[in-house]
Amino acid sequence: MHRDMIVRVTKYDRILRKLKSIGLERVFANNIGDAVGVTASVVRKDFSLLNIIGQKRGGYDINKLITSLDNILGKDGSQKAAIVGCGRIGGALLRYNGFESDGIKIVAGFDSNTRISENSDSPVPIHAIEKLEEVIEREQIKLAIIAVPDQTAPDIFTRLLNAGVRGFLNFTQAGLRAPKSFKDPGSKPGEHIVVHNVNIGLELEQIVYELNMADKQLL
Amino acid sequence: MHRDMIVRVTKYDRILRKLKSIGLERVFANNIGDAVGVTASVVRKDFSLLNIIGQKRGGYDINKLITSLDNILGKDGSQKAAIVGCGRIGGALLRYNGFESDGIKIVAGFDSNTRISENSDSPVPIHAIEKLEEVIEREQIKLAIIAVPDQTAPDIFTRLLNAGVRGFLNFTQAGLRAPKSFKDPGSKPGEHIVVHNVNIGLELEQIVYELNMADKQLL
DNA sequence: TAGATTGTTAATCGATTAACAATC
DNA sequence: TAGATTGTTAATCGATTAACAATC
Repeated sequence: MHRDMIVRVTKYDRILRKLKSIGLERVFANNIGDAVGVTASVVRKDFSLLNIIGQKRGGYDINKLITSLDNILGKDGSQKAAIVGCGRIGGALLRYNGFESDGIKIVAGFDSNTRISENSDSPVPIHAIEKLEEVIEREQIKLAIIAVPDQTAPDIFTRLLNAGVRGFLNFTQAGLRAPKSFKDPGSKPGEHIVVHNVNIGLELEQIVYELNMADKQLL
Repeated sequence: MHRDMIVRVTKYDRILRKLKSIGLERVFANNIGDAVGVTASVVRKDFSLLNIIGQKRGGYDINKLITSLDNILGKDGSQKAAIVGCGRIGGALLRYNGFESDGIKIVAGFDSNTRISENSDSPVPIHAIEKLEEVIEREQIKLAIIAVPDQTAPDIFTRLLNAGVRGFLNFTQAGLRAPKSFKDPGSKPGEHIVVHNVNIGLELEQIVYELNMADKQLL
């Protein structure tokens, strides 16, 4: 399954839950496509590839569909995550409670500033950065949000990898590239590393450029 | 020029500035490709399409290259931006001063909570939400970051559009779709709307699913 | 000159779209 | 039955890659 398809399937899943909450019991490929911003062809093609079958005239049973998609994505229970760097951005995410509904539970924060780690109104414990490995290993955390200063990001990335973290959401400008094949004592063969980057400055720049291109009629 | 290409060109531009700051004077297609994560073929193809020429053996003059790319992207001076919703995320972005180097200047915040708008340590004024149109129009702001609660996002989006904003960075879960052809009294034909979405919950979910797929050897 | 790198072309690859037979 | 929607195939489109002549 290609990465783009995972993105789409995740969106299908989210949309279907919303439609269900509104009361729909069955949906058509066109409904899903409209809501996600793709054509009905893409939806049917994806489902075909995933061996999901509907009814030739009645569309798809929304409950069965959600179950199938959850199953395909491997959605089960909730994933523990840590936030490293609890400054402005990290701190904001730490206090945001909307991830639970996405199956993500923030269980720990880390910060090198004792003023932040010792004295705070945080809903989850913020540990000193020295405790990184200890807590990550004890809690078996596989997912981390990196919101430290750019210069320290590569070091934190390596430490997290060595402690067993496998998925990263990187808010720094540092280019953290997933090593092609990461080897450590505890890693099974085939275990992969996934890094997603959120670069707000880059997004803003791109919006400006896209508008510039549009004005020049070049887009 | 396709959207993917704008993304790459923006990255080339950023990387080249970094390489220049290190002291490089000329770069090869391979250098740029490595830094951005694409092949040298893609870099040369892009440059070819953009009519950027190098020296057959000496690579590209880094200064000329940056000038050309800036020119193509329409980079000039700095763009004014507003942040609507100055809660945790919006407030964090308002106080982040790293956008200036990307050519983005946050000049105004808006919040419906008077405790936030009236009494704050913000480096830029935070206006009451009622002042939205007035300030946006007076300051001629074309770029906005939306960080309000999900339910109010569609209304804010429409108000911003009507006030003349053309580029949006949306942090809410609301699906703000750019109207195919937006018409208002002041809009010239061909004027486009650009919306980028930052959905942190979706990113985290996707990281988990990509890891699940990798474990199943399906990715 | 020999070696290195560009600029461009053609080949490959994969994703999207369109169309329609199957069928409820 | 007539109408609607799926599931799948083949056609189209565009992006990436590979290769190599041009040339500094």
